[in-house]
Amino acid sequence: MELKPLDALKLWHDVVLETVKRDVPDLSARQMAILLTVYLEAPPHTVRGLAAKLSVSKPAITRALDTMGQKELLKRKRDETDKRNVLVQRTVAGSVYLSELADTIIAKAKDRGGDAAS
Amino acid sequence: MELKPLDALKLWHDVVLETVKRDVPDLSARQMAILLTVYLEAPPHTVRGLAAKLSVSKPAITRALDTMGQKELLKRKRDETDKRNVLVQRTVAGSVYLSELADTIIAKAKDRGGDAAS
DNA sequence: CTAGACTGATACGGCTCCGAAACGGACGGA
DNA sequence: TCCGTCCGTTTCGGAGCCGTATCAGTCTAG
Repeated sequence: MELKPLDALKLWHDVVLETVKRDVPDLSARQMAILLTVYLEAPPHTVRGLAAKLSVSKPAITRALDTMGQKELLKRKRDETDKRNVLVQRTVAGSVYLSELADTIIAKAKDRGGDAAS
Repeated sequence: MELKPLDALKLWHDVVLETVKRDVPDLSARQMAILLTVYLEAPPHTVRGLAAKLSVSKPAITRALDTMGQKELLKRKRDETDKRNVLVQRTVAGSVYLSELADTIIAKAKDRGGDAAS
């Protein structure tokens, strides 16, 4: 995947601008990082594990799960083998959300590839 | 520029995770959008123009300029031909910041291009 | 010169998120 | 069984950002 600095920034610019304008997402960078990690990396995902991976405190993860849980982008599930753990799991809404994000990225990347008409 | 949905999300994941972990940036999505717009689009950039482009209120832009001005990522300059306007201009620190961001994106994209493990 | 339009900046009240510390429940060795 | 350890959650006080409404400075037509 070839990518020059200017193209990389333009791509980032287009996608960020799109998400800011739509205002729909409401997701902070941390929340986005959590969502992407849960959907792209291999389970299981625990609060402690996510906190370590993102280098943030545990309460930050708990609160993010609360927020994103309300939006049904993720869901919690008790680990039955060790009831101290909480496993973070995927949802349909979360898949849809990320699918749309992927579409946006691809669309902007395609513009980039053809010609950079601002 | 070819890009499949999973690759797009993995790239996004890698870069977002990197910026969250470094914790250095402190830039919200809006601030990032402003920074990228100023550096990638043709001047002049005014508060009002940026507010319209991002679909946010003027005070939001003013505050973002305060914050990013302290970090010297951007600077303000009075428009001498019309002293009501404030022109947003680039700085060395801002160029460095975005240059590093571009490097991160490119590096992650290169990993992606080779082989998507997991 | 003056009244109105226009600029960016500020005051205000509200909302979200933050990390450290304390908490209750669950595990596991002694 | 009992106690130390680990887990996720909650509490607490604080910091950052938000939009509406308002402000002070600048321009411009009459």
